[in-house]
Amino acid sequence: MDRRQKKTREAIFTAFTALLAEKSYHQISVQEIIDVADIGRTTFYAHFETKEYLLKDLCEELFGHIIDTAMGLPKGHYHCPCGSEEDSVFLHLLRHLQENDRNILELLSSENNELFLSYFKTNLKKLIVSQYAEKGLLKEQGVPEDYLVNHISASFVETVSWWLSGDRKESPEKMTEYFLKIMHPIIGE
Amino acid sequence: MDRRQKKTREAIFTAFTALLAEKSYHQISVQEIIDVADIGRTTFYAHFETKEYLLKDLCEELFGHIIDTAMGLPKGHYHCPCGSEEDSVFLHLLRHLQENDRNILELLSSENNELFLSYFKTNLKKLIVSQYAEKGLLKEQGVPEDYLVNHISASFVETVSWWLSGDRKESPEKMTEYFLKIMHPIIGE
DNA sequence: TTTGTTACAAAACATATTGTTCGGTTTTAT
DNA sequence: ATAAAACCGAACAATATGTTTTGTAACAAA
Repeated sequence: MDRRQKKTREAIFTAFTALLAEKSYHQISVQEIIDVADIGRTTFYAHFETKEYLLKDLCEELFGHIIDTAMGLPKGHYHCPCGSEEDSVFLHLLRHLQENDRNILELLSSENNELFLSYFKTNLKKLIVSQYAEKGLLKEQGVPEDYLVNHISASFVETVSWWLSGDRKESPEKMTEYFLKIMHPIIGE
Repeated sequence: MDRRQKKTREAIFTAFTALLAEKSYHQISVQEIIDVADIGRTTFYAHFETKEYLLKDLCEELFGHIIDTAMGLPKGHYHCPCGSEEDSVFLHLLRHLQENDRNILELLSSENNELFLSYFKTNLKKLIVSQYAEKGLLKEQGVPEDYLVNHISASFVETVSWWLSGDRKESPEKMTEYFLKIMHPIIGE
């Protein structure tokens, strides 16, 4: 791809992320993004149809990356979702989040968190399906499987949200313990 | 209160609700609300500072009413959150929702559901605190109490959301059964 | 029924944002 | 070197917001 395109796209993402860290999504105008990114108006619209598409692309990049990483973990991490904290995919996710690539934590705790958390949840579902549902671990629990997938994903997202709203005072290990506790006996043995 | 005020306020609420049923919150302009409600521009702004305050007021009316009703249930309904479905406050909530006062179900399943579900959750937390936390039922489970309150509220809201997205094929009784099952052993002995 | 108050209507207003268009320049790849 | 591309900047119409002004109608209380 053209070097210029990459640079421009990156500049827009960076500007957008910076703005999101300080104000709500709906308070950000395209003009502001343009100003911060220091690009021409025409250029912005050449890259993104609207502000919403920009958000969508950003979220896909952010959460897609995190989930994909988790999907490709070494066997030990996901073949045995047995409740032991060290091997849990969830612990891995929390640690990955804590590294805070591209200020993802700032976004998740900003005013806009609902927006990002919902993207997070969407991507997380895929992971849950591949790690649990497709292995038949969610069958015969007396409730529909997709209801469970939704429940697990939503609960983990809520856990992350709770963690962030308390300024991450707890360690990822502690949070994993909490999460596995409330998920028991759905997940684990 | 002045008859005119009440009528105008009602007209705005009705127009807003109707618009919300067919398009996303952010796609609705103040002008549209004004047109549908058939009132003057000045009048709208005399009643609501912005479109967001209108949303807030509407949600408080809707969910405040539902939660308040549940809080004031006869003793049997909340003194024994023991897992039996018939007496569960959750069953009551689902039944109340099903009555669909003021098209609340349309709102909760519309494109904007996230918006409304988050208001729902906020109000629901109060109920959970009064029915469970304040009775010491959430202590000594090995996780922080407010984490549990959040978890229960969020899970119920997700349950409602799942129920609605599947066009309410299941009965409120069935949904209560599902919910209590995934909440076990947190709620119920 | 009169009177003072309050709510409403209509139109105009400044301001801001959006998404597009047009001419012209720089960068890139071949 | 050259053609294609990505870029810039300025201007544009269209739309939305929230305010102001001037006047009318409905109200509640005496």
